[in-house]
Amino acid sequence: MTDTVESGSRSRTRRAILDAAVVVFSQRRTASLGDVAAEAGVARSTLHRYFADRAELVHALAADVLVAVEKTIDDSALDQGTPREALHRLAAGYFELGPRIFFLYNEPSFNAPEPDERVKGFFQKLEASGKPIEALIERGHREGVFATSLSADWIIRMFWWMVYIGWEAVDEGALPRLSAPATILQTIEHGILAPGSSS
Amino acid sequence: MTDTVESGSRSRTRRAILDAAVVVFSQRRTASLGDVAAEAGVARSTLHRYFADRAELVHALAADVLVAVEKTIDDSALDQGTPREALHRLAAGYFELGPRIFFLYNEPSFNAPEPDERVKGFFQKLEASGKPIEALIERGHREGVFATSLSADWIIRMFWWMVYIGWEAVDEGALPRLSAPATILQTIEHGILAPGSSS
DNA sequence: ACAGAATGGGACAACAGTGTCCTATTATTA
DNA sequence: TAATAATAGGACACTGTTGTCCCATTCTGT
Repeated sequence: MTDTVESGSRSRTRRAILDAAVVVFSQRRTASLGDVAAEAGVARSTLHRYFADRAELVHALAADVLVAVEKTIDDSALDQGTPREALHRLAAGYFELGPRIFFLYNEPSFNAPEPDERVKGFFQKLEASGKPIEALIERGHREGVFATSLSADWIIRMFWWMVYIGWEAVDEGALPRLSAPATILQTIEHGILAPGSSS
Repeated sequence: MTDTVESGSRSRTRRAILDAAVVVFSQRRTASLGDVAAEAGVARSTLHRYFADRAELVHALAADVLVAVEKTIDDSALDQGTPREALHRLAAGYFELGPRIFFLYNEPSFNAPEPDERVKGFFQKLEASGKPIEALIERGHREGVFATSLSADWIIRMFWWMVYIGWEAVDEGALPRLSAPATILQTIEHGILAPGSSS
């Protein structure tokens, strides 16, 4: 990070491009850089002035995601309160990030069979940042709150996806935004069976 | 369907291409037709002899999916037994279809903002074929088996995704294939909380 | 008002993917 | 074996995207 202080307009333009990229890419993963520039209200040449090539833009987006996720995890204070309370905070935080996170699921270079070096590094950092979540699940396991028949890996995996599904449903208008968190958490915690239903 | 009986080799080549397409597209959604042809062990020109353009190939894949899904739903006899039993049969059937279904989630033209006419038609048919599932959920609601706080739409949505997530986990080696169905169904039905855990 | 920074708007070559077409070979079937 | 079907392999033009470059214009801070 040798960059000194950026001019106001430069950092604003940079942000506009990044935000536009999230919007465009989460709608259509194969969108061209021209589409991104148009969404940002910027000439394509300007975009290239900030991000030399497509990979660099995507990397910048990923880096953004990483800090957002880390902040969310940190703000969730997963080691405090009951595991369920902690999980609720985490879900709310993730949900609020919305497309900022979920565009990753749609970015081709992140699902490639043999990923780029930087992509690999990103996933390593992402996984590392998820340590507190693992700890939370294990705590829940020890305290008998989470089903021990479900591995921590599986629980984390399904948790991520459920938040994603909820967000997608809201995005499609199939689920009211305000009821989404409750729906998501009920599903994650209790599944779809009615409370009194004989197991 | 004016085609008379296809020669043996023709129908075999056709199948090889379709199967290869599923493999290749589910790995890398943006794969080229050349990749598909290579995977099928066929010249690209031959592929074009069977499917004039990319859209036609994708459409053929989708049609394949449709009959497979319809057959699975039909074989599941969703109106028989308890709702939970029916749901278990359905999950097993879906899971067995594996990538045959899930490649759809990765096909760009199926997630486009304003879909093609044929794609729209496909989704309509797919939704129509899902009527028995809706009926099943509603039956479960009436009988007090499924939580009425969760809409049928949401339950169906999350059900699909959960099967997908389970399949993906197996594909990545994160979940043993044999324990996948049980894990999926436990998660769908009861969520992640331990049975005795105070609600 | 002035100098430097930032941008718009294009031109350009390079490239990958697509769809079409043709010819030489190989399989298949009668 | 002869006739027909099917394929391989390549050439080809066309398209959309990409990354680079350049110049004129606009914006910004002093």
